[in-house]
Amino acid sequence: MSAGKKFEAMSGNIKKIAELAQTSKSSVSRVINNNGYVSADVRERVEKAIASINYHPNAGARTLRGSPSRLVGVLLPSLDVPFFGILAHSIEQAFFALGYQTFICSTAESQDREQAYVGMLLAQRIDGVIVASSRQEVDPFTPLRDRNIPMVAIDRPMPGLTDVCVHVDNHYGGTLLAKHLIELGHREIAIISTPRHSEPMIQRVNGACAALAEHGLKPVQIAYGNEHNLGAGRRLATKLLQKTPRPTAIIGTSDTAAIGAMHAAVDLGINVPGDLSIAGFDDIPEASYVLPRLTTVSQPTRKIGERAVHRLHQMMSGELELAVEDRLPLKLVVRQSTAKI
Amino acid sequence: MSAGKKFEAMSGNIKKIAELAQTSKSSVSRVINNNGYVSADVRERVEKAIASINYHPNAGARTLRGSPSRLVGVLLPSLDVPFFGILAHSIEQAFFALGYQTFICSTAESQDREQAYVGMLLAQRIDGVIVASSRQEVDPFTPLRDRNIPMVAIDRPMPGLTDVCVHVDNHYGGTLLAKHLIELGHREIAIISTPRHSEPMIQRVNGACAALAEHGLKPVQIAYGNEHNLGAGRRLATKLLQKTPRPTAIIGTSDTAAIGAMHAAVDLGINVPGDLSIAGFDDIPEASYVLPRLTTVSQPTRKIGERAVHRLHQMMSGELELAVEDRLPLKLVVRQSTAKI
DNA sequence: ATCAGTTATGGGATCGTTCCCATAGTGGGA
DNA sequence: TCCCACTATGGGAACGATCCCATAACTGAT
Repeated sequence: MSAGKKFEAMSGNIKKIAELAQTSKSSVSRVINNNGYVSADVRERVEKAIASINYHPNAGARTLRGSPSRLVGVLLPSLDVPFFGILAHSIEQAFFALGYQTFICSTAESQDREQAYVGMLLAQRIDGVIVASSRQEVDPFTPLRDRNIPMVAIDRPMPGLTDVCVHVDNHYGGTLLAKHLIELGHREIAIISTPRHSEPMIQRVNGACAALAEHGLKPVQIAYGNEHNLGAGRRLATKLLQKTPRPTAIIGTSDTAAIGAMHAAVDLGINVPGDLSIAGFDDIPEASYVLPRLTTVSQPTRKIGERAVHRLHQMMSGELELAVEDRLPLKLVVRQSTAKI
Repeated sequence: MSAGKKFEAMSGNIKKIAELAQTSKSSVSRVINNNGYVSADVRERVEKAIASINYHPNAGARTLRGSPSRLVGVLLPSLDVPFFGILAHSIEQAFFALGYQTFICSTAESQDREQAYVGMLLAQRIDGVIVASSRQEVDPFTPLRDRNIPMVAIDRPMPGLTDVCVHVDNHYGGTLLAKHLIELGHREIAIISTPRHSEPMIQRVNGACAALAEHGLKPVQIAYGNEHNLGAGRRLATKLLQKTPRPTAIIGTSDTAAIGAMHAAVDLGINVPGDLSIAGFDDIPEASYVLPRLTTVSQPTRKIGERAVHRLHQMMSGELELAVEDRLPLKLVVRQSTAKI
C-alpha cells in the first residue's frame, strides 16, 4: 500500500513503562488505575516514567478487556445550521466534562449515512448514543437498540427505539405563535415549514393549525421546503408573497426560515412588521440580531443538550431503567417582527 | 461500581461468525478484509452470518494489531460560532467520505482542555489531527508532534508543530477592508477585534492598519473583546460609538463582531450605512441576511476544511512529505452596510 | 513421476491492557 | 509459635482481531 516515510508513531506501552520504572506491568496497571496495593516508591517511579515519555494507555486495548470505551455518539442532521451547532456544542462540552469522548455524526438526513454511522459507532463499541434524527424512520438505528446500547432521543420521541427522550412541546410552541398573531388581529396567516420531513417542524405546523382552527381559521397556505437554511426560507416566502391576496403574517417553523422570509419581504418592498408580521421558532442568537428583531418561540437549546447528556449518563451507569420523557419549557419572545394589523 | 441492570451488549466476535458459518476465524477475517483466498461458498456463508447478527469487527482490536485506527481529531475553539460550525461540518463530512471517523474537540480556547483532548486523542491512537487553535501557544500539541502524528494547521501556520497549513491571507483581507473604506472617503475608522488573542484576528487588524498607514491614517480606536459572539461586538461598538468624535466607519474582524456592531448603531439611532459604515470578515451565511446586508471579506470556509482534510489524508498515506502552505483566495464582497461618506 | 504454482483452509502467535492468582514479607492476636 | 490479615509484587491468561505459517488438494509443465 501507500509508500512513503513510515510514521513510527508507537507511543510506548505498559511494558516499556514497567522497564523504565524497574517494576512489572501489573504494578504499572495498578498505578494507572489506582486500585490494588502499590508502595509509594513504585508509584512515584511509575508516574515519572509515564510522564517521561508522555505515555497514554491504549484505549482500544482497554475496551478489549471489557472496560467501557467512554465513547459516545451523537447523530444529528447537520452541524452548519446554527441550532444544531449549538446543540452539538453543548452536548460535546457536557460529555467532555464527564470524561467522555464524543463522535459527532452529521447524517445529512440520509438513511444510508445514518446506517454507515451506526456501523462505525458499533465498531468503536460506543457506550451510548444521542439521536436527533428528525425523520421518522427508525430502521437505521435498530442495531443499536438490539445491542441494548443506551440511547436518548432528542427533539422528538422515537418509539420502538428508546423510552428516554428530551424535547420540547413543538405542538404547543406552534399554538403560541398562532395565538400571538391572532391576538394581533391577523387572519390571513401563512406557514413556511422546512425541511419538509422533519418531525418537529410538522408538530409546529400542526400546533399552529390547531390554534387557528380554534378560531375558525386555517392557514392561507403551508409552504414546504427541503433544506434547513436561509435561502430556502427566502425562496418559499418569495413565492408566497407574490400571490394575491397576500397573507398578513408568516409563521416560520424555524428562525432560519423566518429570517429568510424577512429578506423575501425586503426584496419585494414589503414592510415588516408594518405590512407583514413574521415569527420564527428556536430563538437562535441571530434571531435577536436581525432587523426588525425576530419574534420567536424560544427553546432552551443548550439545556436540551445538557439534559440529554445527563440522561444518557444515567442510563450508562445503570441508574435509569424506566422510561423518562423530559419536556423542557418553551417561551414566546415577542420582539419587533410582529405587529397589530 | 454502578449497579443496575447490566447491558449485555456483546455484539458477537469473529469466532462466533466462524461458528455460524462453519469455518475458521481465519477465513472470516479473509472475507471481511477481502484479501487472501476464499471460496465463493465460504464467502457467502460468512456474509450471511455477519448479516444475521449484524456483526461489526471491534475497531479497537484491529488497531491493536497495528492497523490504522481511521480515527482523526479536529481541535477548534468552539462549535457554536457559525464560522467554526461550518468549518467543522465540512471537515467531518469530508472525512466521512474517506471512511474516517472524526473526533470534534471544542477547546474553548483553554490550554487545559487542549491538553486533555490531546491526551484522549493519543489514547485513541488517532491517525491524524487538524488543529484550528487560534492562540499562539504550541505546548499542548507537542506530544502529537513528538509521535510524528500527521497534523494540518488551519487558519494560521503553527511553526514548530507542523509544516502543513491551510489558510487565507488574513493580513491581506484586512487591507481589502481598509482600502474599500478609504475609497469610500472614510478617514475616521475604528476596528473591533474579538476575541483578542486570536492570531487570525490580529493579522486582520494588522492588515487594516497597514493599509491605513499607506494613506497616512491610523485607526481612531482598536477595541478588543474576549468572546466570539454577537453580544461582544455589540458591547464594544456601543462603547466606541458613544465617544466623540464618532468614527465614520467600523471594521469588524469577523462578521459576528460586525453584526453586533450594527445593532449597537441601531440602539444609538445611528443610521447604517448613512451615518456609519460597517464591514465584517468571513462572509458567514448570516452576513447576507442582516439588514443592511453586510459588506465583508469572503473566505471559502468549506473549501478550507476540505483542503485540510485532503492534505491530512495525503500525509496519512505518506504521500506528502514536504512542507505545504495552501493559501486560499479571499474576496471583498461589497453589500449595503458600507457607503460613501 | 516430480515440481512449482495456485487455490483454499485452519492453527496459533501477537498486539496492549486488565485482572486473577500465586508468592512472600510483615505485624499482631491467640 | 502458629495463623491470619494486610501489604506488595509479578506471572500469565484472557479480550478480538490480523496475519504468518503449515497443510493440502489440484493443475499443468517438465
